[in-house]
Amino acid sequence: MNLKMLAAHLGLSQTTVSRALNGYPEVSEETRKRVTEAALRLNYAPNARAKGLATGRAMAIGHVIPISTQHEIVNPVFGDFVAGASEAYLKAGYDMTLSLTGDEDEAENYRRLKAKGNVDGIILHGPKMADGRIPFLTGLGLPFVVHGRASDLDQPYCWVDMNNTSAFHRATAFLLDLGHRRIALVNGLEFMDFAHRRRIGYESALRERGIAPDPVLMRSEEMTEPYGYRAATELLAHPEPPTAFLTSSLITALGVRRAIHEAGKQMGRDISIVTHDDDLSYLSNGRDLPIFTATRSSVREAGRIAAEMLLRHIADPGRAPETQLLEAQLIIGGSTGPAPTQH
Amino acid sequence: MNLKMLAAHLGLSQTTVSRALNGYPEVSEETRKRVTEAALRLNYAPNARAKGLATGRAMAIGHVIPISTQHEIVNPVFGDFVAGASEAYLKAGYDMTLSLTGDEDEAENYRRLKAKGNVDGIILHGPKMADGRIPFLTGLGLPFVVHGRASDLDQPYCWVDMNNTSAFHRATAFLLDLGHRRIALVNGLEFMDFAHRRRIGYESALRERGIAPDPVLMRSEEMTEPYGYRAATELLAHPEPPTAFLTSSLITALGVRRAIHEAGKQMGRDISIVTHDDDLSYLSNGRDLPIFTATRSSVREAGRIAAEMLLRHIADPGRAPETQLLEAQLIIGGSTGPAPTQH
DNA sequence: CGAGTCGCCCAAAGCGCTTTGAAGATGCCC
DNA sequence: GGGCATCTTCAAAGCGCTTTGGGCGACTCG
Repeated sequence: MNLKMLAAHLGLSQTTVSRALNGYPEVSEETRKRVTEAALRLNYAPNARAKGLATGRAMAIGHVIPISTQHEIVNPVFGDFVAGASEAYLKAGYDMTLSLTGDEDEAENYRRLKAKGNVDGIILHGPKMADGRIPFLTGLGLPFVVHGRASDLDQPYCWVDMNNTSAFHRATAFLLDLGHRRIALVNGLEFMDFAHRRRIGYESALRERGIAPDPVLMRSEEMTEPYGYRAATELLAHPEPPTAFLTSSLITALGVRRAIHEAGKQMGRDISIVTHDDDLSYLSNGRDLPIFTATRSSVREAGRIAAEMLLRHIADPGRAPETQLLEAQLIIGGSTGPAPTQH
Repeated sequence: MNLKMLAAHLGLSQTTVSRALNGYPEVSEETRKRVTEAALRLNYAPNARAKGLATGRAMAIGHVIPISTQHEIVNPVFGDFVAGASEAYLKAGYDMTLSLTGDEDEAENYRRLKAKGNVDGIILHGPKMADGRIPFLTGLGLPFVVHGRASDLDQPYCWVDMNNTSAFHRATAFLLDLGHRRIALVNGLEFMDFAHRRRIGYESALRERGIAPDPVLMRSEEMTEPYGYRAATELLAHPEPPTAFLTSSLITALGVRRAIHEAGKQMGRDISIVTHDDDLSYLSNGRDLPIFTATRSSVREAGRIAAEMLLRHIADPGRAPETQLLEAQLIIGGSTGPAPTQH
């Protein structure tokens, strides 16, 4: 069933049918009704490719997901982000296309994406500190929004980010207030922008209280459970072990918790943990009684906001770059307590 | 830069340029070379929409992800599955488009997907026991592959599935061999096909040893950490508590472990756990020294296999439905041990 | 009552590609 | 040298839609 057939069926021209379906005013309400009803009945839906060709708009957004080539790890955050974004796309009638790429032939990838013309804009995930993709995309003239930022870049561009620095600053200050002085940072890979910013927040909070950050207490790796376990096990075996851990993800925090248990300590009494919590749907930290004290920021909401921002910029290409900084909530759970008094 | 411009630039017709680029034999090697080089230099890439219109193939696969409407949970398995599938798509030059949908207007959704014509085939996720989508899609005539199966359906269709029944049968038998008699099943939602099959495997293993499955020991919910914690806490407080847990996901197992610790028991000595492990990249159970004894099956590989199967069926639509059953490995980790002797 | 206005509808061009049917150029044979 | 096959290239139609530039009645107004 296509436009031509539908028009023939109704005894109307393609023009009229097309206009009726797309809400143009040049068609009487009566015919519009007749047309829409027939379309529904014969379940006609316009061919997206043909429509795209004719209008020049693809009605689709591309998400480019980097797969860290070393470890081939898919960011667990991604499912929820995409779920949030798709709420916005659904409302606006946009589709979503995915490209998982390693970081090899980046530039060529994006150029192709544009030339092929099946997306009107893209969302960039996992920016590094000086991410070359951003200037490249700016030059390409394809609207884009970054989930995260790139610290080392000056030029303006659209982004949606969580305030990583302030979140980790507050988390660190919170632990300091509880009397902790040896606070370990079990961070993500620090060439990733978010992880870098988290360290900045952590260090600045320490310095404000006159504590020099101790390199021994700082780890940086891909955020897995075994990493948290390993890091915590090693740190707890140190002659001057930390009394608190600050971790970059709930998953890593679970590893740290395991190490604490195994060391015969109790979480929240002997050793405290504060983690960042992306509020993933399947990895809940508990709504009313959170397991971990955490800086919480919904990545799903970030997805929705980023998608809406991108759609705005596609609709109005002249628009000035827009940015949005989301603040994380500090949520008190059972994993923190006053630093044990040394005796 | 489009075909017309490129052809003009080269002083050739569009026909010749198109043929040169698509490897048709009617063009001399010399011109082909001239054309491909110019295309590369001017970074020309054919417009995918126009190409699709002309060829009738979209060169894209749709993934339809159900979002469980009650809890709005995105299946954590999904990122890895998609990563595996995209390996296959990348090789074959296919794109991937995503639709996240609730389960409301399913049929309409699929019909639209086909009418819009921007996918050549689809992959179905999360089948229920009697999944109406499968007969519907068969009727639609759009090639599809199901990740999982629908027990209550007889008709033939393409699927890739893990052998859930045999995996949970083996896991249960393994615990029985260790002397456990009270084995709890902390399962996923049992209207989902995979969870149903897992229970079948669990129950049959018990019956084979003359043990009647005890409804008290069986739970079925969305597989989150807090669910595992809650279920285990309650079960451990029972007058006749289980000595072993069988859980449907690593995440749930983490919750169970937390409950065990909190009850002052030791995992692997007082209480055993066997879990299913989808081998997610970010949630590793440990390669060499697995934390949990687990039935392991890589969901990423399942994604690759499903994608390859779908591509075969798109290339050759007459092909008979194909199925593939993957066997999980039983991997021994530190979470299991002989049942504590009652005294 | 004729000119102008408005409401409704249509034919046809064009989006960028593939593909069919045909034509010009070249080389071979008799 | 004419006929024929072979190689290489081309013009044009068509994929399914939108959109431009009218056209045709019916209605209003002076």
